[in-house]
Amino acid sequence: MDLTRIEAPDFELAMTLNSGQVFHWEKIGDGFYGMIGDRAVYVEQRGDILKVRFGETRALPKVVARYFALDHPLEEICASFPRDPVMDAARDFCRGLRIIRQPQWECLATFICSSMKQVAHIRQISQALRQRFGQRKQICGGEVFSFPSPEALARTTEKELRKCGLGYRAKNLLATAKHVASGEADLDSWRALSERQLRERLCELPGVGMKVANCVMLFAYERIAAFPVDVWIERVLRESYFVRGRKVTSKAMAEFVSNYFGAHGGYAQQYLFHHARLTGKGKSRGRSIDCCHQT
DNA sequence: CTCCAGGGATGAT
DNA sequence: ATCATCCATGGA
Repeated sequence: MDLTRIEAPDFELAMTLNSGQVFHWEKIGDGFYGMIGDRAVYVEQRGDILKVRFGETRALPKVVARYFALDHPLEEICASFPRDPVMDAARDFCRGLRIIRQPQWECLATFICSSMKQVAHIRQISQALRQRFGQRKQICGGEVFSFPSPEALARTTEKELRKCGLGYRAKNLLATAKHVASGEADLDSWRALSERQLRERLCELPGVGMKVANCVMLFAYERIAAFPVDVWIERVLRESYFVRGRKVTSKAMAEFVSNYFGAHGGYAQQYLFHHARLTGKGKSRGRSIDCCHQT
């Protein structure tokens, strides 16, 4: 095949695609099949080189490099993480993991579906939504489906959405799709908002609370200070950064992480999340770091 | 079989 | 302002 070569130093494709930020890339043979926006893509990694193809045409290196955030100064970002045993281990484990620049609606809709779901099941829901309501495209002998537009989902019913395994999340996804499709919620214009304003707007949408809002900010709005706290991260924080057995309010946790992990906290969070999920089930018995206010 | 998952909305303190 | 409870579903 005629694949476009793209320089991608300090990047791990497989780890990035399997770290729970995107849920639609499928590994077949040497590479991954998926979509970047509405473009069908095949991508494989050979050392520091990505080999890419877009549908039946050559890949646009600029689009690929932007999606995978190859311009992020990963060295600097990792160097800005706090030094402690848990963060050091995560930093070492996740070398080359980057925060992808996702399309806003795709990211928002997917994370509305993510509540109380394992990563494997979110992948299944994403795939079901794409197959049922998206557009089918060919790529390198395989087929992939685009993520359905807000309009496409706004046209359906809660009953139809439930067929994708959404359960009680169907109502929220449908309601938010309608808000976005009507233009009442203008996701693109929200780029200009401050971090606080953006979080407020997102949390007004049905099915979006603090955690999902922070995920969307981090993965779709380049707000790399945003620090989503899910069950895995909460476990890591409780077991390694707070006094064990002491009750910790979500407010105290939010205050701690914004002070301790700093301007690139979202990256630190993603490294901690991926490391915890793939290694210890977050149940490491290491000593607590106790570097926070222990109120 | 049971347990639990990248939580959010709601109503009671 | 915090807290408990319920919400569907399927992988492990």
